[in-house]
Amino acid sequence: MAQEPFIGAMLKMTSREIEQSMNARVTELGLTAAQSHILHYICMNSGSVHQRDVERQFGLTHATVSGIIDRLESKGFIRRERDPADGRVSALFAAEKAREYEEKVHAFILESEAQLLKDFTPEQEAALRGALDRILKNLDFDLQNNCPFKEAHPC
Amino acid sequence: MAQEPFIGAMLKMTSREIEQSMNARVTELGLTAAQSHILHYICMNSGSVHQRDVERQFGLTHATVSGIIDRLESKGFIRRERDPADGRVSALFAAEKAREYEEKVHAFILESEAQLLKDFTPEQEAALRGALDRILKNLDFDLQNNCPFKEAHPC
DNA sequence: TGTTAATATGTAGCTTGCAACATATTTTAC
DNA sequence: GTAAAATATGTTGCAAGCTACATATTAACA
Repeated sequence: MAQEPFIGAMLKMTSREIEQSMNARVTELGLTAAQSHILHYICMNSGSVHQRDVERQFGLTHATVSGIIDRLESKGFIRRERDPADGRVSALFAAEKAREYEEKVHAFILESEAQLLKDFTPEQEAALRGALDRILKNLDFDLQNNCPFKEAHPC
Repeated sequence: MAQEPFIGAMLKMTSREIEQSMNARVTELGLTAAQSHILHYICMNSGSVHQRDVERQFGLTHATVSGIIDRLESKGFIRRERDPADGRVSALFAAEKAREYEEKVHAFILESEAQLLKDFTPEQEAALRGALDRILKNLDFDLQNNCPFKEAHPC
């Protein structure tokens, strides 16, 4: 019954397995994998980061980021603060609780990365990064080709 | 603000982009990416496939598969049929509608795979598959190490 | 200056995915 | 032959992700 899996399916399966193993680590902190990565990013840039930056860093839509930020805020890990100079944006700050947890969060992320790649040489890791970069570029290129305004401008 | 992304984050982002581009293709068929892949698998094995087989093929939990099968069934793409010889299982059948769509679904899947890998040599594709396999093995290995019964048996 | 476009964020409704519970059926073991 | 374990599936409630729509604010421009 098993069939040669497609690359798309393999990537998805691998991504989910990584997420699950990360979830198992950080659940003791009251966090999920996605929350941990975003919390770490906010800790590294506390006060000088907006939701839009999180969207760009992780390639997520603003709707998704909004939900995750909501949950991090309601659990007291971060807070939002409206910028008086630009009423559209809120700066994101790591709260005290986040600073307490940050060392563990960071350690879990590094531990997870090390586990995934434990038998990879630096060259093999670089090759994997390169392959993923190329796939992302291949998708963007064709998305541009599908742009409904492609006659007028290159998106 | 941009930082060197982790491999786990890159894999997740790539997987999501693939999903989105596939969704854009199959939405005209009234399907999602996940539904398309599972429907194709059922079409290839109509009548001789159970939900458990889908779980194994795609590495999904039974709860997830149950939901997707529900939606495929309610849209009339497939039907379930209880096995009189083993009351636990249902055989999955591709309905007429699925057979009509199968050619297009299959073409979209192949088109998506070709797009992702359009500038990959066969060796590079094989290297990527190998890297993903190794990551999956690395995760399983450590999951075994976390097995609560590891004293008694190797899971 | 005032209108339009761009930007940042919010919200609703959906699918996918999970863990944790459940039931029904079959297999194993004693 | 019955009790226990394994198996297949169902259900619930949640997080995360998306699209599509909405609002508020700032920037551009005529």
